[in-house]
Amino acid sequence: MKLTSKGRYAVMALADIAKFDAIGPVSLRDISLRQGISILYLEQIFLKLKKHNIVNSIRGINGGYTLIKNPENLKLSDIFKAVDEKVKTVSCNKNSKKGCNGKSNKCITHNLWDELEIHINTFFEKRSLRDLVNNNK
Amino acid sequence: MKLTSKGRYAVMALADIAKFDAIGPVSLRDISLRQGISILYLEQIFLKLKKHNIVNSIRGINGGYTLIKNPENLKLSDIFKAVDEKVKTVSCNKNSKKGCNGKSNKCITHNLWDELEIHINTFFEKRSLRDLVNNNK
DNA sequence: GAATACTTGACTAATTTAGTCGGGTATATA
DNA sequence: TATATACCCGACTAAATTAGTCAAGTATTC
Repeated sequence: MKLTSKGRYAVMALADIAKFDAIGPVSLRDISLRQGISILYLEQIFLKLKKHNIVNSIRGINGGYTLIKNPENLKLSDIFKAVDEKVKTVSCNKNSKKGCNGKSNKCITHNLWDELEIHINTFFEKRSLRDLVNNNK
Repeated sequence: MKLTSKGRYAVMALADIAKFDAIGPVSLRDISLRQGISILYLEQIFLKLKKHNIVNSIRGINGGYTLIKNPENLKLSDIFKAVDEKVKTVSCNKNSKKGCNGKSNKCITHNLWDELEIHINTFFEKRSLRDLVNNNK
């Protein structure tokens, strides 16, 4: 079981913005320098964050990104959802005849994975970006 | 984030044994047939389960595997541990100068990942193999 | 002694992930 | 209005991981 860095980076970058956006939009260049994340990779991540209405972008010379919600209303689960970070319940194949097909012939672990997924989601839903930033001050 | 099938297979196979070992040791061949898992892959998994004292093996013509503990004392966390299924807190590199080095310069997500790991482990520690088998009867 | 079933390490193919590249477009400011 | 900055976007690549196979055993029972 593994957590990908895409989700981690997204959280780090947004926390960075939360810290510094009093002055104005925060550029990926700055985030990259402060957090040590490749700027090209950040671009990819922010594309998704923008599509999911987590950040606004401002183009041009003093441009950058700003948070749409304020940090206490931004749940970590929203962030992970935006960058496709999710628990995969792995290969309960709908068309297979033996093993679990996700319907009547439920494999014994099927419910377990479902429960775990809920368990983890709850964890991230209880935490906002503000919680994170505060914890690390 | 992803759960591998190795862990899932291990749980399925052990649950299968729990169901059928009243008669005697359960062979991988039988598990393979009932659960639809490749027998060669099962061999790999059971090597690890044996090394971690979760199953006993009996060779020869009526051989197979038996559980060492009874199902109510076998925690799912033990099973996952045995087959190397674990939450990875990803790349907080001890020697990197920028970003998180796991020591003083903790990245903002570091604690979060630690907490999540504990959260998930707790989930699996609260569940025994018996719980699983019962739920699906 | 033959069949069955566990033992073990090495190998391979497929998938996923992390990260890069190239070529854009928009905008502020000098 | 030129230009530098910074966002936009799709395609690509390399590395790592995972799922699963192969080959060549050894032990045990009937």
